[in-house]
Amino acid sequence: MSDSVASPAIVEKVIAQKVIEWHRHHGRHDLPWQRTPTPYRVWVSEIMLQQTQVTTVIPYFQRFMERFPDLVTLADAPVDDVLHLWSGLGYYARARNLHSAAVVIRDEHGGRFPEAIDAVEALPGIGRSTAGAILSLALGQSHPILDGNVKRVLARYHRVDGWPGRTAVARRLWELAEAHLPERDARAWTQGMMDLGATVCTRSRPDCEHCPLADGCGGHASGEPERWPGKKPKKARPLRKTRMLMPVAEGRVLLQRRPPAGIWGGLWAFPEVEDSPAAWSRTRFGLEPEATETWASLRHGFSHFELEIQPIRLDLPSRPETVADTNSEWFPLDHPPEVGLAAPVSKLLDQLRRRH
DNA sequence: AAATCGGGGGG
DNA sequence: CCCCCAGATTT
Repeated sequence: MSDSVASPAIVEKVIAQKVIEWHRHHGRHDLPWQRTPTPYRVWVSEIMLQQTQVTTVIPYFQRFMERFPDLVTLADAPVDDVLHLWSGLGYYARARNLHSAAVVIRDEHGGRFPEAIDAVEALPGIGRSTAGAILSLALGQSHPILDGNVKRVLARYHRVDGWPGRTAVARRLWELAEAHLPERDARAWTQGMMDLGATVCTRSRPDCEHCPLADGCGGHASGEPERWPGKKPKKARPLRKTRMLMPVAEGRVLLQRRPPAGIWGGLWAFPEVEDSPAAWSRTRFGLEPEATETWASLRHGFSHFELEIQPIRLDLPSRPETVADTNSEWFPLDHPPEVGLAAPVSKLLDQLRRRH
């Protein structure tokens, strides 16, 4: 953070003027929701645009408007119809919120989209930024917005350090969004900032040569505009530990099919055990193990956690019947079984084969 | 494979 | 306050 919000208002106005002027010449003006920008149409487009880019949204938006031309039609429709037209867009909770907000507007606002920012923000699925976008784009009211594009422009221009997901950083960006907000031309300002972030001040390789704000932009001056906004700190993944038993008998190894959902769903893996290998063997087979051998542990990374696997080889004197358990099977050790195997399981099978 | 997007919900 | 999530696209 190098600038101060307290800089003279006149400076902020200059920036707004530049963006508004840029928007006249380089912004988008003919998107379907821009031609008749009612609050209802702008609302639907904004929700769709939160998750999908413009070219994909257009056909969805048009089908949506044909089926639900106005707010009350949407409110009266079964939510399943709404979800049907949403299918392919993902984030179905947003479609549900859209529908339930339409019901609220029908029942509590007489079917007219509310025009007070507080009332708009109170609707399900609409937060401060979306409320500001709807009222400025549809009605020309001056409200700040702070979507991903605007965050990027402001964070770079003012070199606002830190990840915008942090409350303090978001608060600072909102302050800046308020400070830059012009009293007039709210539509051009809002649309211009979004377009600037989407087409010029892009996440990677921003086109500063064609940016109306390059002069005065702290990020551009630094030569490394991509340093802002700060990235989400990637949290160290928690370490989970498990013990895998590798039961071996008569040249075969026992694998179990994992449940269909969850980690390694439907793949084959070694049994994971809590109690001692010998106790497991006695409970499961009524057999005393011939030998157990604890191997060096190995790690496997998942998106949400890291798994430390403690492999334990368990030799049995003979191969027990695996009665009434179609989810476990003794596979010959001399070649890899032709079933889906979790990566660390294949690795362990290779080692087992080599050391057999 | 990882980062991203705005709002909602829970700790 | 912070963390996590939904899901598909982009890098």
